[in-house]
Amino acid sequence: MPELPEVEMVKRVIEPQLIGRKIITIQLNQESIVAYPEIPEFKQALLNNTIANMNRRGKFLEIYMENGDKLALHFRMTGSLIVVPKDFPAEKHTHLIMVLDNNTEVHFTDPRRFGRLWLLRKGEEDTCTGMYKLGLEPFDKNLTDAYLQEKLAHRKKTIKECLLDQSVVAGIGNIYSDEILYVAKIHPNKRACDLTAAEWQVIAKLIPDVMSFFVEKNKISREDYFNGKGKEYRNTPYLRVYGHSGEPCSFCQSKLEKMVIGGRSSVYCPQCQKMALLDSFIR
DNA sequence: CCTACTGTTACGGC
DNA sequence: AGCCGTAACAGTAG
Repeated sequence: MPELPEVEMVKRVIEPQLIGRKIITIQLNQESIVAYPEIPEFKQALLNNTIANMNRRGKFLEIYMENGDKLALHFRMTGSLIVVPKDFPAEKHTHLIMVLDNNTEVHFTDPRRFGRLWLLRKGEEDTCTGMYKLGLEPFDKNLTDAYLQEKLAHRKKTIKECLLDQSVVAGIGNIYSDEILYVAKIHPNKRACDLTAAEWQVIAKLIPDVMSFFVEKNKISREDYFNGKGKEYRNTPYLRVYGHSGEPCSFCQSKLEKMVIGGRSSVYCPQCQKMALLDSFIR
């Protein structure tokens, strides 16, 4: 359930189902998903605790308890979170079940088991989740071309890798970095230090534009979310490059190409997202 | 059978 | 120190 729009979708569907609910049973089937603290303390802190509200930060979800404790989650590649009726048959790879006080249960499911949970006690400093090193939210007013240039304009790393850097902007992953660069008409393999001022401006504008577009497209009802087992993506019909390698570009009909950048597959239009001649010569 | 995969971290080498 | 590339995590889908 990976990037910001999907995590935001989960938050919006689940939060109203959790607020004010007391956790009356904890069933941890796979202890390795708990990153912090030790298992007994993790369980004990959650048990009989009441959920106050939820928050999304980057690709993390936070569940705040009324006593100030906080459960943090990251879905990594294949995690999902869903509220189901009590004793509803769990999906395969369901690692945590929290039974609530209204005959419902929260299920955390993750086939690949890359997802992680952390429990921070009230006032405890966060040195473990990775949330503390996140950069700005895509919708933050401070996310300007000046901010991006200050953070990135000196770097030789590709712009694609820079957009994936959670310590600069939080929540962009492999799908949406490709979508952003496609609409910006910037080659994903261009070095950050070779971007022009105009290109930084375009990127600063498109990060919030593209991310809010996909948050909108991902809107889903509680019923549809439940029926899709918390894994349905509403936005996929709107992706213009990700998953479309070999298909015609929607701007110019050229064939979209795929290349590996920073170990991640990247789809782009070789016609619309040209590198400056000098850039391609250097690389 | 083989490859690829929405994410992040740890490691060795420079 | 910082940066880079790779492996690791582990299962499923095509």
